[in-house]
Amino acid sequence: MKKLVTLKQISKELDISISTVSKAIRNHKEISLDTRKKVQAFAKLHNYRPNSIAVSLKNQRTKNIGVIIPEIVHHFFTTVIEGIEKVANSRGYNVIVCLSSESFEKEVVNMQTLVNGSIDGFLVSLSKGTQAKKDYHHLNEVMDQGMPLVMFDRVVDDIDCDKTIVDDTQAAFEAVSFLLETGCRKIALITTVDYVSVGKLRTEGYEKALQKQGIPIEPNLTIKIEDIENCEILINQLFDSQHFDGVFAVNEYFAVVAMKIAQKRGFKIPDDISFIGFTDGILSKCATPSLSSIAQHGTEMGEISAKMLIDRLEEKEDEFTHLTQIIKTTLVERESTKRLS
Amino acid sequence: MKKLVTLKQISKELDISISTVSKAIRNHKEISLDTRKKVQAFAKLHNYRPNSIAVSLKNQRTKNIGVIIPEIVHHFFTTVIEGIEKVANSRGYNVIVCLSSESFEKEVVNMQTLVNGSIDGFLVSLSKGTQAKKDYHHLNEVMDQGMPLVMFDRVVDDIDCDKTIVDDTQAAFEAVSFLLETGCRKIALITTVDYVSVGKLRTEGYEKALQKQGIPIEPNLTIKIEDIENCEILINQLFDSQHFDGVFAVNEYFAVVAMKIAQKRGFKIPDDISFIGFTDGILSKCATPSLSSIAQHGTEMGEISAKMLIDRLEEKEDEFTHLTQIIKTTLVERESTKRLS
DNA sequence: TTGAAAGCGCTAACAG
DNA sequence: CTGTTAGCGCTTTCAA
Repeated sequence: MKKLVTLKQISKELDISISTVSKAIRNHKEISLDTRKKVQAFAKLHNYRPNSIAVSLKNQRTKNIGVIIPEIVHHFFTTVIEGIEKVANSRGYNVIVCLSSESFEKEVVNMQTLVNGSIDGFLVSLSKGTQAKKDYHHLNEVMDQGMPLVMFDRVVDDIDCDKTIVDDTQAAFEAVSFLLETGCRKIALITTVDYVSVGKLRTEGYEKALQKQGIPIEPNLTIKIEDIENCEILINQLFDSQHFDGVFAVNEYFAVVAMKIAQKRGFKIPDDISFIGFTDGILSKCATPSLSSIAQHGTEMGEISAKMLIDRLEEKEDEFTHLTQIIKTTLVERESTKRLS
Repeated sequence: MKKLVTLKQISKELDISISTVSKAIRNHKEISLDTRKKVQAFAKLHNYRPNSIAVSLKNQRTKNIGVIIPEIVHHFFTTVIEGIEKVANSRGYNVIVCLSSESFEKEVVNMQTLVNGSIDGFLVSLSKGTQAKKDYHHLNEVMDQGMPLVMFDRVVDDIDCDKTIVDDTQAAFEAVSFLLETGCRKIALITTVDYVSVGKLRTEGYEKALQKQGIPIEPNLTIKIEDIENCEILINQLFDSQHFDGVFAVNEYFAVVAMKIAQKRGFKIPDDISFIGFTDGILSKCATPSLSSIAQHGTEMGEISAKMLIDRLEEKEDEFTHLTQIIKTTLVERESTKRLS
């Protein structure tokens, strides 16, 4: 068990001053080629690596970025992380992931423990708790301290920072319009409670699409789900009380659950009822029938968010203007919808 | 934009020595109650938080743990991370996640960049690349430096460290035995290439179960998949060339893909063919028919792994004995298998 | 009860 | 070309 070697030890061993060693290792040209060679050889032999904590303290930057997400067991967030990791690593940053578990309190605690020097900047997607409470003081504090913050997906207008989002309203509009084009006339909406930003926006898109075609919005065709656990119950109630020939759901899970219920009740998909979900993940591909779905391109969202953050950290961005990047969505057609003739 | 306040600033502001401030803030009883109150009030007012980098450098411990996983877009690994996060956070640790993307090189680089002071210990699950190469020098180096290492799920015998695994062989044995009990006689196996440790172990369990019932092992009933991308092709070939009444797959994705293909070919599940998968995730629940599956309890694996690591970091564990914790699996029966009468 | 000083490992300005 | 020194923010002797 040989502990990591330090500059001090090398310096003593070779009887060269510590600062000369430091420079020699980094191949500073003001050090003679002789000593450089000697020091580098010794360093390599003993497998010297600069202690990153010391470097962080010295440089006042850690090369770590903090990511706060509501849940990790969501395929969408997973793909976002994948994208973040990819660009962060390629630019020499590590990723510290914290889960808020949809709780306001956990989100605050997580951010507070990271803000004290552990990271150089934040990437955050708000918890439901925070969105319900509308309390953003923790975000403001972080910004006040001059720490860059990029919000993604679940963002909020009240905070002035860089953001990466999908045009949820537009995407929902297109999905519902597609259902209408394929002949659906009564389209049910399975969404979340209103305080979840993306749920609300997608609901708006749904309504716009209907309005555009002059189809009245029937409140009874909409269900707003709070807890994922009891979504089956609510969806069953919807089937009990209403008739419809199309379903638009704000995530793939709701859509797939609804499809299973529909099939159990003897409906043919897509002949009797068509389905479109949001978040194109494995579930959409593997469902039977496979689910037409709006791809949010999470990986891309992660990549862009990380790039925005790191650019700002490295001051490649103007200090005061904040951008909002909008990721294009794609409607992926599969078996759960009729084909446009 | 007010930067974080430091001890030095407080000390200057209050005209008290820096060390007194430090002690006062931590409520050291050797400081008079008066100054303690005063300092603490000032600290709270200015929202003082000790700089964690400085503390890390001083204490030679970071309260960070590094997690290296092959992929994050796998439901199983996601649940493991969830478990790790849960216990890490509750014990005051942050989690730094790195993805090896199944590549040996990335795994090595990731570990090297974290080992230099960023973290106190490692939690790793090997990449396919590493398992194929059988090169574990990076793991040994970490151990040599005295940095605790816990391996989970994809482990290897050659490294002497704490481990958390599932009894893959036994679990596969039970799954296949179950298929046999429900009347299957020709059971196909969809597995990975042999160098993936868990794939190999599950294959062994499959063979044992057949042997126990005196059923000959037919090599043609087994397919070993390397790239997930072309699994459909291989599975289709299997259906083309063989007849069977049961399928055991080493993950839920293979199982679900196989079910879809079977249904397309007109087979009834489970009447004509029964299916069991490994890794009980959303896919198993949402498939049509829902898939009987072996639950690996990833969250629990994450929790236990993190606990082992942190216990060792905090020296609650004997220095030299290494444990291997085995997580019990559960066979979750769903619609893809016949019921035992 | 308070404070000065050393030191964690490193970098960089400045002197020699 | 090399070395001395100071300092990043904090804790911890040890001395006053």
